[in-house]
Amino acid sequence: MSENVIGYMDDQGKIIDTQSAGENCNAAPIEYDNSEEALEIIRHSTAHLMAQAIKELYPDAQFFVGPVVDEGFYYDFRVSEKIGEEDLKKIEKKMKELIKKKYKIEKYEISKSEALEKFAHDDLKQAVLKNIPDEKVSIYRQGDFEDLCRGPHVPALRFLNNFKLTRVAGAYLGGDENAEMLTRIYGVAFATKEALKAYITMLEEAKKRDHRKIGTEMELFMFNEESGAGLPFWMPQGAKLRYKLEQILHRAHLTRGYEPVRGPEILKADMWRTSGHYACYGENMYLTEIDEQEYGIKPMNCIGHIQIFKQTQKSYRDLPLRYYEYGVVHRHEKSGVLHGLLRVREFTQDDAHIFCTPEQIASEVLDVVSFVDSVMKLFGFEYTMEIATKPEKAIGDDAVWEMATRGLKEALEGNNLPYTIDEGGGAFYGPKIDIKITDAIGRKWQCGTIQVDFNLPERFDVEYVAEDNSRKRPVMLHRAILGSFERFIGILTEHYAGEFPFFLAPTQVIFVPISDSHVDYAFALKKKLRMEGIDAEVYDKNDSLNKRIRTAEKKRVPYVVIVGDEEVANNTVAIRNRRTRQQYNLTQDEFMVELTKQLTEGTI
RNA sequence: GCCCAUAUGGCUCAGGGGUAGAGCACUUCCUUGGUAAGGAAGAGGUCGUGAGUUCAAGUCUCACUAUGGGCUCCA
Repeated sequence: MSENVIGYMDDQGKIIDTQSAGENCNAAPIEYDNSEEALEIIRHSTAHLMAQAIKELYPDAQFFVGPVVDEGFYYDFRVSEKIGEEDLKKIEKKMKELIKKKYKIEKYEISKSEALEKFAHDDLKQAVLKNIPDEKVSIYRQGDFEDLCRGPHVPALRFLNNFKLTRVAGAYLGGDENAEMLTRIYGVAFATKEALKAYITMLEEAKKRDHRKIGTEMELFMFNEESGAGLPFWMPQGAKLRYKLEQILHRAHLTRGYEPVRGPEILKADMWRTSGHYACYGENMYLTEIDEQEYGIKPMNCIGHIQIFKQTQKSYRDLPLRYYEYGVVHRHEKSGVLHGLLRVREFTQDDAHIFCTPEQIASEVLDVVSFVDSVMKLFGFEYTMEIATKPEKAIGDDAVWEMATRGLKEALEGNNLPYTIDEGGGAFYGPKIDIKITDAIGRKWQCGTIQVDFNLPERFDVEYVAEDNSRKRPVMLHRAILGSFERFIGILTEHYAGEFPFFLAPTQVIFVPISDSHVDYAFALKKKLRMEGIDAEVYDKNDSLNKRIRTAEKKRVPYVVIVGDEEVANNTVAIRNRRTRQQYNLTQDEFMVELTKQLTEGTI
């Protein structure tokens, strides 16, 4: 057996550790490196090493489970002492001490009943054992530390040199909200020091891109303790950015045959009773009383659109009818889930409801999917689609759910669009396709969504007149492309690290006049750009030229334009293009052409 | 909502039982400079809020609020 082999992979892709493999293993060896298989073994063993260290530092610790996850590993355990971020260093230090003892990691098997007896005084291990169907269970031992575990593990602690404990968290026992909360410590481990270092660098990069940090720096948005949690304020720079995004999307909706509408912010509670929101979503709604009548602030925009549809009699000739609204909604999210712009209590959805016949569902869904695709392409986002099926808390017949879910699957399959299934993840009124995009730190966020709804048309008795003059029930599709402006702008900010493309940038051009005599020229140019709908500023503060160029650059404005004697004399501009990091000179006319071209790049 | 942590001028942060510091930003003045920090002066905080301990509290304790990392839940 080679010194560097830490396990084997069998034909089925199952990892077998050296402890289980025996002397003459024919399976493919797994070398000690940063491959996916090797990291799985290394991380699992590092989790055990961490547990051993915790046990030495906190002798009363009891351990639950310590699996490998995408980003590393964690271990859940119970201790009487409080453990904070400060304590991670202490635990890391103890782990390193343990490595120096050169323990081998040994495995032995006992029967389940023996195990139940062995861990008789450990209710967490009893809980783990209860979930294991096998009659035999394995125990891994390193030094005097033993843990119930199915493996795989590295042969000895000497393979565990490059790790870092990243955070302490609380986690519910078994993921159950009503269960006890255990302490969880997350960590990462790699085969090489370089890989660990690269990972730490990546985390730091991600931190620099954090939209909350950039949002403060660029003065895009703010929160205010006195006003309440999860309620964002848009500062001028952020509002300009948001307005541009709204305009781009507004044009895109019009060209795709959507009609703008707008419903009220609060509606009588009876409306929400009819819709089912009161029963199914009530705990997330803000309710209020006006003139002894109960009202609910809207958490969704569907009801308003339905009322507008019903206002006039509709014909089959009107379908599909697509209503869209930048709908402001309020949802009482739990305080602990709020997160910058990505999870707030008031947000604006780019919401639309398409009223159509069942036969039109497939083509409408496809239209939306293609709309989504062009928006994602505009910003260069990777995304995945997921079909979410009937949840526990739901309204409507199973047969109807079945039909709607099949409709979504057929629309995607018929066009070879890949998707995954989220079992039980649907809205209470219908199944949906969720569009998830990946942010700079690799987190996935649900943004766009397409939902089929047979229930609300029924509940609100929505009808149209069919060809044969009979009354028929339309289907409703709920859909959003961005999801919400708040979340999408948060993700965009991290995606671009604040260096928004020209057509979105809050300030697009900043003029830096070299001295007082060039200020008029700069203001004349600014006015010219403003006439073309371009946000331009003049930076004529009493600071040195270098200082002003530096400050302008740091504002992440796409074009910093210097104007001095030469430019005034020749009607030119000296450009610093922050996106391409180039410097060049253009005539005013050439400059206008370049800017106009960049503006139109935001058309979809 | 739950677990842990944090909360000092606009921003980033230092201080740590005896009545607040730095850098940037801001204001005024000098400087009018050709591509990432010219110089000088000045204003601004009672240390998230409320209780408690103490002769004395940003500094210790508790509660609340907000924020951060997770869990559970979601656009």
